[in-house]
Amino acid sequence: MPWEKTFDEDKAIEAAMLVFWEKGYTDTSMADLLKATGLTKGSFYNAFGSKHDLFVKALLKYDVSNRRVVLQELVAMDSPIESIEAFMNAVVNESADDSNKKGCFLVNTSLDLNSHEEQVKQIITSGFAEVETFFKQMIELGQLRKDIPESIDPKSTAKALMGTVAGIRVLGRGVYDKAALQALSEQSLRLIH
Amino acid sequence: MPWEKTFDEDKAIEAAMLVFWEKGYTDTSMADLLKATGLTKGSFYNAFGSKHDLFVKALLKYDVSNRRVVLQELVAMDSPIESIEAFMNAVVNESADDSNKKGCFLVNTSLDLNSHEEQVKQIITSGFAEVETFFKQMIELGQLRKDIPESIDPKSTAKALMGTVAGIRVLGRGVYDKAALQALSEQSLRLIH
DNA sequence: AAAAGTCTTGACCGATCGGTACAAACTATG
DNA sequence: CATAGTTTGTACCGATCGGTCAAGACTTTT
Repeated sequence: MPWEKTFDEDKAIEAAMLVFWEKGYTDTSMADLLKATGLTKGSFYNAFGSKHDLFVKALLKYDVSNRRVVLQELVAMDSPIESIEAFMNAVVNESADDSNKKGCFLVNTSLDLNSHEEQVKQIITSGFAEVETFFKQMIELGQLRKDIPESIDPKSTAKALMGTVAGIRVLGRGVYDKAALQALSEQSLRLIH
Repeated sequence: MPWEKTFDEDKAIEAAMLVFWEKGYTDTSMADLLKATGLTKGSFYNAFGSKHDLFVKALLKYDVSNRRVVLQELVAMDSPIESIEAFMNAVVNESADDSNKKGCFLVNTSLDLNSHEEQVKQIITSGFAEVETFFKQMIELGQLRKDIPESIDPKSTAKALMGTVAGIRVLGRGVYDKAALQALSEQSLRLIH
């Protein structure tokens, strides 16, 4: 009896994600979202309920389709030290090559946590925690394989790398150029040598 | 013939600074600013012209009275390596001990650069550049005094420390606790040992 | 005390904010 | 082909946004 939607809900979330990512939650207006998704108000609220609900969906989509898939690919590599280096390279390249200077959606939102409720905070913190865990596991694996010195503490070094990633993401949004971000990345990798 | 203002303009800027710092430009409303400064609309616009003009004044005030004075004190210390460590400690403590989790006004704003014009961008970039220069000079001085190994490149290491500071500032806003921030700081200091 | 000039107050402005209501458009089922 | 069930488009909503303006309050000069 019903009537199929004439738009692709997933495409709409994707479009909204890009706007939220670039401009942040507050600076994105309903008009922006309607324009980006191509929807009219009726369809929008019928499908997503509210601006904030869609923001959560967009954040989750980013988390799954960007952060998570990248980590999965890297874990599957053969050398843990190369996994870490590849991750850093990816962050640097993504930061420097994006003409919109969007940075990382999670990092951007983490500076805005007060504007959101518990669900958003949890997406952010668990996303960060998983990156940190990735670093820690790669370091431990590297130590088993004698690629990384035993003298290094996996836990706190993982935190340091995580901090560097956040730093790259922030400074990459307009302050540092690619060479500077690369220097930053290379220096941080000295911590695991 | 005139009539002295009944309020302290500098106190008003200070009050506005705290609100902008905590909530960011867009999320701070005129109502917030009037409440914080105690002014009414007429006085506000008579004194400051616009919300954005006051934001610039607030950002400058932060830059001068927070970042700049801290650096000046640290440069005056006797040991360059201790200066760097003291700076890192200050950042960690400030981040962890602030119950409002405001972070650093410059770092927060740097993620929001698209919302502002050239003047704001320049305050941010030159503020960051001066911190980086501080690190570089301290490293060079430390090398002269044989406190820091010659093998370290002052320029890129300074960038790495700057990146760590940005990372601490971001993760300190709700994601990492004090112990984690300290770990992050300590690890980054391994770069100059 | 009158005049001149600045500051303060509060009413008011159009624009935009996110969100709602509802009728028209439409498709699948009986 | 009727009808039940959804989606869509649009008019509309109160609230809030940043900002203006004119009249009154006040202090200083003459």
